[in-house]
Amino acid sequence: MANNLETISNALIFDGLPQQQLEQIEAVAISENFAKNEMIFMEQDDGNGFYLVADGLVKIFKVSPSGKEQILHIFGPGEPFGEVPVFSGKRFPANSQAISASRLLFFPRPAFLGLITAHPSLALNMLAVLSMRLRQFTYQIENLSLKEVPARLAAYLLYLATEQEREDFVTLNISKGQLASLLGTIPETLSRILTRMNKQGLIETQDRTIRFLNRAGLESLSIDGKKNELL
Amino acid sequence: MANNLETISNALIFDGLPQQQLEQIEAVAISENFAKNEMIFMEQDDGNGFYLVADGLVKIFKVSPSGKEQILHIFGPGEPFGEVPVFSGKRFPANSQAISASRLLFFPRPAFLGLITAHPSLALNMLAVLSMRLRQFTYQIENLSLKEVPARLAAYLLYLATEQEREDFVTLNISKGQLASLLGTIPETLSRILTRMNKQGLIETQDRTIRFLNRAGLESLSIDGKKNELL
DNA sequence: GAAATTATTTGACCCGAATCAAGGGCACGT
DNA sequence: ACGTGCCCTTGATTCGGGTCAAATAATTTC
Repeated sequence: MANNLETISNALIFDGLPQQQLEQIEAVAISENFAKNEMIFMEQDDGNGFYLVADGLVKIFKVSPSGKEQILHIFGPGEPFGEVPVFSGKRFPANSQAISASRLLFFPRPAFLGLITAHPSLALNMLAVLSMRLRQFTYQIENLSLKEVPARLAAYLLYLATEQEREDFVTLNISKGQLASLLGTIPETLSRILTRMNKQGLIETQDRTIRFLNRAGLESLSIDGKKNELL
Repeated sequence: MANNLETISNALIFDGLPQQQLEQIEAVAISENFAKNEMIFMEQDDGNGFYLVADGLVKIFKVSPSGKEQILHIFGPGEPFGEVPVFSGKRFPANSQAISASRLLFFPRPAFLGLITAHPSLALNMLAVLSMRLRQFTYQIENLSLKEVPARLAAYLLYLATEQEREDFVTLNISKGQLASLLGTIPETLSRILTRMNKQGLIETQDRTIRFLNRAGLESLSIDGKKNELL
């Protein structure tokens, strides 16, 4: 568990800033602890600052009136979240909850706006963060609207492999139920599809470890939802 | 049709900047014309700058291998687009095409980055623009994942009414087919749902004008997809 | 203004995925 | 060790909405 200055120094959003600025940033950060399943903020709350994950895992999500959940992001150590209200002046557009016990650094809006005005490269870093997030949403919308669940799952597994720098297997860091919610489906459907992909010889599942038995097959599935070969 | 300086002055993204900066901005802007249906950029193109709509209408969209289209945004005069690659350093995550004959102002990346570094309030404006867009994507994902097509349509009509500052009717500025693509469905389905909503007494359609006959019904439909009353 | 596109509507049908309902496996607390 | 939950899986069924096909209406083009 890193201290605040280390956490800040390692975060991409503060990348490239001189030591002195990092210390100024640390000076305005407030450490907060959240228990597993504790809400961090709710949709429509006022956002008077943003967070940086120091330890743990948090999710950003929406819920339908009938109770179905759609996860928008899962953030781990080094990742900032909750910035939208800081710059848009509007309220939080989604909910946030700790998936595991977490420690967060909170940056109050006024102090952070001061830093950003004084340091152009901090503004550029923040612009880069928001741009990357827009990119990601673009892919998420594409997945939800243009791909079926098996294709979304395959794409996610391949993405995870890149993330984890592994060739032939990945380890989920969230439950299957949460994965279903991230993929825009429900646990029953995800379970069925995992079973089917096992039978098809695409993967081999063992708890949270998923081994790739046919990477090319996964890739073609993730792109055009091909359901040719086998079934 | 406004000249470049007027267009820039009226754009929200340059709001609050002093006259002198606006002129500096105008100096780097390049005017470009696009015919109806002409592509502006394609997914995976390098983005060496961003655009501001001077006149016309453009769409940002994704296409599936099977040809289904999902519109992410429709931008009109005064709205910037294509900024993501400028700050993320990655390629365009989606395609852009002129819906009608359009005139755009193009801002080359290096010149714009220079301006933004020199003028913190320009950076803050851009952060606000990207944040608003993230907010909007949040709603779009919610709609796609948690609402059915009728609820999405109702929500869109009510949004349009706000946009157009009207109480009881709206005028579509795009074709029904494009609207279907914006809502994440296909023309056949949209047509059927419009017919059904007419029969239910919710709306009255006449070409591109849609009159609200039961606003409360539309609101409840947009929120929880209620299909109680009538059918 | 007539032909040729392109947009919209309607019908019949099909399929992916959600819902409803159980059952099994594991972890955790007492 | 024994319950009590929670997570995951499996089966039966339903349903929203996409696909395919065709007719009609609205535009555009020469």
